[in-house]
Amino acid sequence: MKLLAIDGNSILNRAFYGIKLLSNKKGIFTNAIFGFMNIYLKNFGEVKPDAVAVAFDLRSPTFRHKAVDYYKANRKGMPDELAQQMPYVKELLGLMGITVLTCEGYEADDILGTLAKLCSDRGDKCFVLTGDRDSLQLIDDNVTVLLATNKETIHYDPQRFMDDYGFEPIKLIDLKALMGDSSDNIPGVAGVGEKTASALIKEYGTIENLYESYEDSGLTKSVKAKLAAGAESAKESKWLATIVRDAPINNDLDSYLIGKTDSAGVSRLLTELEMFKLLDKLKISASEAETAAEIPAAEFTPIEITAAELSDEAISGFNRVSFILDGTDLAVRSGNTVFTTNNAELIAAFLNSGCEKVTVGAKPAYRFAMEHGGSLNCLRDDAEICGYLLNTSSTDYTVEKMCAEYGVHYCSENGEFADLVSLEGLVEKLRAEIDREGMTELLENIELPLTEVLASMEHTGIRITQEGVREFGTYLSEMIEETQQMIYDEAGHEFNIASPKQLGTVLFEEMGLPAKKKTKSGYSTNAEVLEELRFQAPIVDNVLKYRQYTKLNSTYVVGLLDKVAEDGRIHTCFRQTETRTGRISSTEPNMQNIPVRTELGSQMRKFFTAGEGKVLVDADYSQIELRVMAHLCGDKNMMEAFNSGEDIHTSTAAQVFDVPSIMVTPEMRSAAKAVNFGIIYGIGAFSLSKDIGTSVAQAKKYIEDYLAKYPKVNEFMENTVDNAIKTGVVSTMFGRKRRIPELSSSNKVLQAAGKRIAMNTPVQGTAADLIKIAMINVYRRLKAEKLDAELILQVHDELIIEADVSCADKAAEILREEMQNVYDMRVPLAVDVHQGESWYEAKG
DNA sequence: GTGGTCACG
DNA sequence: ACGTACGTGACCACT
Repeated sequence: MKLLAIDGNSILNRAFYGIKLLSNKKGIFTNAIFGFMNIYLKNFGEVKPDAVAVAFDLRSPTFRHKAVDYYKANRKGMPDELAQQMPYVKELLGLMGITVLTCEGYEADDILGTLAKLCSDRGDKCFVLTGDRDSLQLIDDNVTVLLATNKETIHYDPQRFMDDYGFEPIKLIDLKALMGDSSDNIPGVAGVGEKTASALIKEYGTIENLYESYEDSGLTKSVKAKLAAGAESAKESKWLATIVRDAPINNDLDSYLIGKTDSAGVSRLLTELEMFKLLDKLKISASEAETAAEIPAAEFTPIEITAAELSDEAISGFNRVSFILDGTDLAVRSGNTVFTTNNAELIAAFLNSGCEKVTVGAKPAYRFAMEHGGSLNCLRDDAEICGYLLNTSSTDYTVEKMCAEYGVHYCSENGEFADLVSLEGLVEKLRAEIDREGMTELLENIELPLTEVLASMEHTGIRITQEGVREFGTYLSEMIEETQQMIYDEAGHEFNIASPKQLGTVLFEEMGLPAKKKTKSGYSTNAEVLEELRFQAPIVDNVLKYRQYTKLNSTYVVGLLDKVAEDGRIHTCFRQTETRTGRISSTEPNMQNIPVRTELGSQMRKFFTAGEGKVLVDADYSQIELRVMAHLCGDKNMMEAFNSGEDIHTSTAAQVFDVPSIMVTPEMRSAAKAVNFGIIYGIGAFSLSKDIGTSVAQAKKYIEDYLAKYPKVNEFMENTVDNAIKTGVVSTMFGRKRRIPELSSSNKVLQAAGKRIAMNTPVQGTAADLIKIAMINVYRRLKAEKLDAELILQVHDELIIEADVSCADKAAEILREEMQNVYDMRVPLAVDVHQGESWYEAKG
């Protein structure tokens, strides 16, 4: 038989430090569990063992409620976040029919040693999975060690060990006896390190042998002296380094054969941990948890569904239905009948009909309806949007996943209609949660109506003049060619400039420029670093130019041309359930990061144009986030600054530097501007100093002075953070919520990040709420007043309308009114509006 | 798939 | 001793 023996502590440690901290929505950390299972499954698949045993140190926490006590009472090395995860791993292994072993007075590797010996003695194969090189001493003809490193798992058999170390595995003990190991408190022989120790072992084999004959050998005096002085320590160390092989554990190997998996239990646990990928890997469906474990069989009656073809008569009989539109396939559930069709006209008729509708992910349905000249009417609910409001951090909002997450039965027994049949129950549950969280208005008045607006914007799209873009691309290609040649000349050879690795070698090794910063994988070559070096060598400037040209060419010229539709327009996808803060995002292509900050980049915007006889009307909020901050905290000075209509950064500078506004220099204004940004992001002196190029001390003073002048800002931040720490959640003015698990981390860096998130999200999120409301109102007014004008883009604080010239002024007026008056705030919301043939012009 | 870089608010 | 402002998405190199 084959036994897989695992050092649970060691693998869990590797997993924990190898994967960034993850947590479920209850704040339970899961990264180590996840990593452990991945390593386990991978090796299980390779070894295909008959039996598995996972050994833990006895002092690892076994029960969930003890995890915290364990951390407080015991060893310092293990962070709380890891200790908390131990019980889950043990529970999971148990449910999978795998033996978890501990032994009073013995450590995990002693248990492994014992298991290895049991196998070896019987002639059975043992695979020891660990991250700890000490266990390599266990290797023999029957025992292979699978050493998990950060990159890969190395299979160590006697041959491989010999190749790497140059002596037999068992002598690893002697090696450690000489060189010691500080992490295991093994002293070794003072002054003998890895090199000397290794050479001695290769020559003498064991320390016994060494101590018998070293005095007459050809070793140097100093080594002899060290060995003499460390003789006792060496013997003691050898004993310490030896892994026990006779721990009192169950020596019946058959008892470690893999048992039966409790699928329902595994499913329930992994669902609680929100580890759905793992669930997939284990080939257990998320629904098994509910059917088998939580819902008693008697209470659950399967829904018998009758299938039918959709027809006009059927549609006219509908009252309230749920539906799913998947591409051009529609399925509608009314009562216990599921109507299907892929007839476009019928689908359009259904979407247009007056019955109340519920779905998951309504935007494509709106798009479909609009493409057929109609609309989606009477949409009452969207499970995806509900799921997003309840947890903005989730990665996807599928019916199956949400059913598992919210404890709703997922009707997998209904086969291909499982999503549809489960939908109503799910929505009911999600609605109840949303109500409980006070987000009903946010859902009904903002998010649900917004979907139609976004669909319409996508549907209309924005015109792009392809000839212009191509011309620009030709120009860029020439510049790239030219710049590239200059770089090659300066470097003395050709290389891939786009490879940070190769570029780093050229700049910092071949050309000897001073490296400022390092990244995980080498030298940092980002713009900030290069900017500092640009006067030291002309190549640096050329690299910066090369980067600018290639970025523009590949992302914008090539990238955008690739996305032009047959109508000569770009139809981006606005994503409504993507960001943690409530903002919208844009993909394929991203229309929210079209260049504007540099002269060359902003040329791109000249190619986004209004159609024939039309103009673009662009309106953006000025400093909306600072204004939101002023409103939220109610600071008198800050409100006064906005109410006076003066430039806010100048006004801030005047306050902080305590001079009249007319005395504010451009430098002072720019420092004040940086502090204003910092305030919104959750200020830190270090980053501010970097941003404005002062000392950290000076930056700290700016912040202090700022907060002294705007005391309510300070108060608001403190209260927000305190509250967030207590509840684990922050909210926007309109009740949008974001959980912040980082706050319960014991890692200070993460905790600090959590605090900044807590300070920033209410501000960024409220600004997002406001512009969403404005979008809905603008959309409705354009419709109601029958203007030949459409909203086409949103860029966080900016809205763009394409309007017929005949009504452009009216559209501009609507934009201004609806944006300015979106909500009654304690400070005015200022809006800049411009018109132009292109986005470049309309931006003003 | 991940990390580095850079485009935007 | 370490890392260092909030929120995104796309492209490239490299594993």
